[in-house]
Amino acid sequence: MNATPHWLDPEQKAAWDSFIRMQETLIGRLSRRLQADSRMSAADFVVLAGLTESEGGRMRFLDLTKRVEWEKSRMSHQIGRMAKRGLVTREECPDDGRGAYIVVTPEGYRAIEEAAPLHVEHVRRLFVEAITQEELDTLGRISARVLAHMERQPD
Amino acid sequence: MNATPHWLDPEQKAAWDSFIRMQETLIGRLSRRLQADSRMSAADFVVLAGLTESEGGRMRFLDLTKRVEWEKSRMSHQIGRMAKRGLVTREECPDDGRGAYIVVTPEGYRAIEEAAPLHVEHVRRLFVEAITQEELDTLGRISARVLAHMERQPD
DNA sequence: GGGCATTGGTTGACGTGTCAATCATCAGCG
DNA sequence: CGCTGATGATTGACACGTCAACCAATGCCC
Repeated sequence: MNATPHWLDPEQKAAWDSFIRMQETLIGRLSRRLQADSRMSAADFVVLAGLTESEGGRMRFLDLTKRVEWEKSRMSHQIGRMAKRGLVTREECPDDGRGAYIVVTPEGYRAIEEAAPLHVEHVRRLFVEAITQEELDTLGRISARVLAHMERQPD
Repeated sequence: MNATPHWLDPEQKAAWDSFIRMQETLIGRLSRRLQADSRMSAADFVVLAGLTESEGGRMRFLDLTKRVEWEKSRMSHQIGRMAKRGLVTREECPDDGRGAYIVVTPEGYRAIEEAAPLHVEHVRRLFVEAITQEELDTLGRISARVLAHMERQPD
C-alpha cells in the first residue's frame, strides 16, 4: 500500500527544527565550555557527578551505569579513560568476584568541585536566563511527559 | 572572594534534569532507529537532507556546512565517509580551484527517500504524540527563544 | 607581478559511543 | 558435586566529533 508519507505539518516541523537546533547548540556549547574551563568532557562530568553524590564517592559499576542511564560498555570504556587520567580507580568487590567498585580519587573530587560551579554558571547564562521561570517549568513538564511516553513505547 | 556557588534551585534543577534526560533519550532512540531501519547515521541523514533540498542535489562544500551548522572539519570527515559508501561524490569547482561541489548520488537519493518516512514516523511516535499541539508550539517558541538568546551570548 | 593575508578545504591524532563477542564468576538445580 | 544459564564486566573494531595544523588557490595591494 505505501501511502504517501505522513509528514509533519509546517508548524510541527518548525517546532521540531527549533527544538533540535536549540538542543544541539546548547549541549555543544556547554560541553565545549566544560572542556575549555576544566579540561573535562561532559561524560567525565556526568560520571563524577553520579559517583560523588554517593556515600564515600564509591559505587558498584552497574549501579553507576544505571544511575546515569548508560550502556555498560560505554561506561567501561569511560571508566578506563578516567582511570588512566587518575580521576577514578577500580577496586575489587569482596562479596562478588566478578564485580567492581568505582571510586573517586582526590584528583577526581578536585576536578568536579572546580568544574561544577562554572558549569552551573554557563547553564544559567545560556539557558535559564533566556526564559522565564514559568517557561522553564513548562519545559520541565513537557520533558517529563515525553520521557514518560517514551518509556511506554517499544524501542 | 569565591562566594558559594549559585546553584539552581530545586525546581530549576528538576526542570533542567528532565530536559537533559528527555533530550538524550529521544535523540538516542531516534538515531538508533535510523541506523537499524536504514543503515544510516543521524549525520548521514542531516547531510543528505540538506543536500537534497538544494537544486540538483549539489552544493558547494562550505554552503552545505553552513546550512547544517557544522564545523568544516566535521563535514569533511563526514563527506569522506559518505563518499566511500557511495552516498555522495566530490566534484571539482570550475570557477574556484580550491572549491568543491558535493553531489548526491542516485544511491544517496534512494537512501534518504527510504529513510525519511520511517524517521518522521518515529519522531511522531516518540515525540509529537506525547504532547498536545499547544505544548509542541510552546516548546517551539521556547526553543527559538533560547536559540536567539545564545546567539547574543559570547561563546 | 611579487608578496601576503584570506578563503576553501583536508588531514591526523585523539577522545568518545555502539555493537557484538567474550570471559569469569555466581546461583540454582539435578 | 557438576552442569547450565544468568549476571557483571571487559574488549576490539569501527563510526563519529573536535582541535590544531596544514595546504593550495585566490585576492589584493604596493
